[in-house]
Amino acid sequence: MKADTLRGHLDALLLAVLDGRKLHGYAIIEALSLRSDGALDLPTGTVYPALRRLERAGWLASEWDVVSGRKRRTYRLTRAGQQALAAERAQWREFTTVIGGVLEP
Amino acid sequence: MKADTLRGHLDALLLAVLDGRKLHGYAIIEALSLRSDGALDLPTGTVYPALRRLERAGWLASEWDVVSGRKRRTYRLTRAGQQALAAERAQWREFTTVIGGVLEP
DNA sequence: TCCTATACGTAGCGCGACTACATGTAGCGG
DNA sequence: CCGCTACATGTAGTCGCGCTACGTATAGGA
Repeated sequence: MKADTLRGHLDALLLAVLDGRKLHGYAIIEALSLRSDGALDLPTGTVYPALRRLERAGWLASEWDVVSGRKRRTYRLTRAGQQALAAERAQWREFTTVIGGVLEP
Repeated sequence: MKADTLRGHLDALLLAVLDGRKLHGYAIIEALSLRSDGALDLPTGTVYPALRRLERAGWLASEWDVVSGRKRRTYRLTRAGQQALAAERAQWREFTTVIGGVLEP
């Protein structure tokens, strides 16, 4: 997929993939690739800073855990994150309606 | 609508609104606003440079005409522009499928 | 006469995803 | 046991592009 089309929708993707489960950064990248049939292959330089940004915003919470000698920072949605996800989903629907309405009337 | 979500889709909008008709810049802005029920209100500083960029890319052609003392630069799709529009529409469908698939599985 | 709508355009900013790099462990094949 | 790959996290700097904020100018109505 063309780079940069994601712009403005990355937060929604990250929140959505964490809906109902806890995942660490690397697993988030894999989960997004899986859910999109390989269409989404986000670089770590995109995902990790975004996760920290979402945590600073209060939408995610993280904790360290160690699995077989490897440290992982596991993220989960906060309650505010749940609400943010709902808002992002609503905005996504509006966005597709508006643009789609122009592109294929 | 949140600013910047448009990023990467502006070209598609401009090509789509010129599909099958000739319009000048100001009319393009109005047409987009109309087709989106007012959701799209693009500033001239966004549209005019984009039109020139699309013309440089060979997707649009323009000519000056004067209507009641006002000069207008009227744009129309080139054949390459038609093909580009088809490609943009295909990419839009793929984009919505991918992101939508992640957001609401 | 002044204000609004029409009409085109440029300069510069800022945001956010990207590229490229840095660091380190676990496990496997040879 | 050595090197390679997968796993895992992170930072620094770049760059494209839509936006803000201007500047210019005419037509027409209040």
